[in-house]
Amino acid sequence: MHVRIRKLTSTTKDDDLVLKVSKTALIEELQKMICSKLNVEIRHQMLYYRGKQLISDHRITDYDIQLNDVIQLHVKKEEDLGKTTGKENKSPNAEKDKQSRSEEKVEATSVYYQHGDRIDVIDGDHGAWFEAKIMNIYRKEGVEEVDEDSLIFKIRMDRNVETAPFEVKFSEIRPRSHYTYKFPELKPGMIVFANYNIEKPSTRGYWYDFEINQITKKEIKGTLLVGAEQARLDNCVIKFTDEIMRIEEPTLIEESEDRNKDIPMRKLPLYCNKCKDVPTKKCKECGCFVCAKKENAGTLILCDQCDKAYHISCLSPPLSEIPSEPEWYCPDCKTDDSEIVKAGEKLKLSKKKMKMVSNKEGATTNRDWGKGMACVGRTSECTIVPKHHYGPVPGVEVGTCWKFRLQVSEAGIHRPHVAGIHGRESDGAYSLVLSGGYEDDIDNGEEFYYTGSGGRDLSGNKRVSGQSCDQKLTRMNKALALNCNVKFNEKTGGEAKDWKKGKPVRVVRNYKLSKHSKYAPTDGNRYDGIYKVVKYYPEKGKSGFVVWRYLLRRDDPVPAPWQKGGKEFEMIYPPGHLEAEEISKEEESAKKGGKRKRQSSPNSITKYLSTGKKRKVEVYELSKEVEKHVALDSDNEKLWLECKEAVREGKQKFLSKVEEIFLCVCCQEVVYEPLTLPCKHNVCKSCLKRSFSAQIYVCPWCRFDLTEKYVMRVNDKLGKALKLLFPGYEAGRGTSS
DNA sequence: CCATGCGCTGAC
DNA sequence: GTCAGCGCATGG
Repeated sequence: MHVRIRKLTSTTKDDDLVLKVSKTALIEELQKMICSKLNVEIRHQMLYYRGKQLISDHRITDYDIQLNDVIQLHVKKEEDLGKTTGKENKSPNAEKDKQSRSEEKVEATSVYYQHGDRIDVIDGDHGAWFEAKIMNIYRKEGVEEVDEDSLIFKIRMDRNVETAPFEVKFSEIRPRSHYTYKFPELKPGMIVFANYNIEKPSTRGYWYDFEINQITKKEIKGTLLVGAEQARLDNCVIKFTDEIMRIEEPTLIEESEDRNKDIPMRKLPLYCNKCKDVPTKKCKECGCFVCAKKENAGTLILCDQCDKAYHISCLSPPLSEIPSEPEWYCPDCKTDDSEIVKAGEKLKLSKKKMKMVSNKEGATTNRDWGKGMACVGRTSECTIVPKHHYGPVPGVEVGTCWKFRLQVSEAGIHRPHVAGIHGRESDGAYSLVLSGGYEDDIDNGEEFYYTGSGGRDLSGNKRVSGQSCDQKLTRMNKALALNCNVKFNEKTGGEAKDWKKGKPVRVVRNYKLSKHSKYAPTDGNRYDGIYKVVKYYPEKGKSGFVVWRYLLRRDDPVPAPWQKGGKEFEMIYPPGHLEAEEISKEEESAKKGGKRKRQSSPNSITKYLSTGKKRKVEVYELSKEVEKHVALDSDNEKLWLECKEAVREGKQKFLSKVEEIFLCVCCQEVVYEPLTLPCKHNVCKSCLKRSFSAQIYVCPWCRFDLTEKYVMRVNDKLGKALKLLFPGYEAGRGTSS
């Protein structure tokens, strides 16, 4: 499988480093690869996946990292090395290191700061500044020349008083901002201190440095400067323009007076949405889970598993003091200590993972199976139709081709990973795959004889094998039999009176069938449409054992790929697969000494097309009419470009992309009678009208001001395009005008 | 919970 | 070219 390494400062997937790795590989191996590819030393690498820092002696699979997932790479600067923030992994050794280091510290003085100073400190996790107070100032013993950079400042956070004081450097703190600019004072080019929410720009967030680029009436646009490295996030719109503050530079103690005057705390996102942070209100969400009160915050302890708070006195039995261990778990979570993941530890192994052969003693192979597509899990699931759906899947056309069975499963056409038949013995079969795995199969395209499953010895953890005993008409075999329009008979089988009245089966042909059939695709798996069971019966197969055989006949209005007018679409690969292949091919040829030039355009898909195809390969294309409206919709040019990237992944993927991109933030459906606002966001006309009548005149996405001379004009081009793409688009959505 | 299985790919 | 043998999804 492959994963994507993305630098913290990068925002686009085009800059990702795609690495082919084994699921079972150690993070250390990943770090080595990153080192050789990006020239970042391992000790400078900080890897994060879903907020968890990856630790070198754990494995990819321990973190549940999946195919094509993004791992964030943060490159530590040389001077930051050796610094412990207290939030990193706490190995026993690290703890010891810390102690020994603290023994070497002696008190010191700074010319800029003194004990009790109110300051702002930058937090590595958020890249934002928070209020704090200086507790102590130290220097390392033996350091004679004391310059400010070598000082260690012990500080305590103002908000989370429970957080233990920790140590920072001179460059990570600055005097507390206390001056709020008046709007006319703000000018483009200024660097100021502003509130912004990176994830939801329309709501309140944390405090960052901000470079103003553009000021219009009531709107300030510019670049957010995130973290100590001041990573630039362009085109941010500040919503809270009347709270913009001045950044304070350190001043000499002797030159400043009144340095610790009272400064009100800056506004932050609501900690609790339930009680809106009202301190007097009882709330079990943010107060004590037992008494719901918020008083005596110093005796509230948080469960490290569920994050609920408890007064130590409200626990039963009550605790007399705050527990000394770093982790504490509430009565609800404390059921099994062994199952709890401590900070920095790898994820707990699920019971399923515990059963993995490779986790047991005496694994029989040394082979690294984790690289292949056979063992990766699904990264998405089809929700267009239910799991037990009969008949076609909307959006998946006859002739759609996928490289791997995994993708066929994701598309909802045939869900099992390996099994040939999908069904339930109490219901019927939904789909099957012809893969040439059973010797008794005969394929004539329009009709084929299929063999049931079972009768094989699968010991030794096999998935396939030769026939070694008689098949029974149970499980999937029974399910497929139930599709036949005749009374079920488990002894002799039966033939449909009216075969077309049987339950429909989706049929997929796999390239391996091509050894025996001319109707098979040359590569991958192809959806061939709906078939029905004409008859089923037991028979002695070529192996000499009894197998159940099924005759299926095609009953689909869409012509089959081999018929006149039939189509076979271009092969769909898992996202990032070709990119990863390209890279591993390069590596191989590099190993052999060959000088293969890097082809840096993963979009030129043509080179991957298998040559010598018997049939013409179709590519899913937008209809002329859709193209026309899309081209006319110049206001959404960028968005459509993004949608079009999904076209080569087939109609289904394209439509879900369009759905995602043109979703209305208010009603959570595809925008109807869409308005494209000056800020380029799209909403339904009726949704915006509703907010106007509530006297809210802003874009619901970004709070862009719409009070001045904004006229509601429906974007017809977008509307037409969406109407053509989604047949049921207008159903149940009456016109609002 | 357990049993089943028309994949997939490196090793031979 | 053949084949061992893995995790995963699914149903029972």
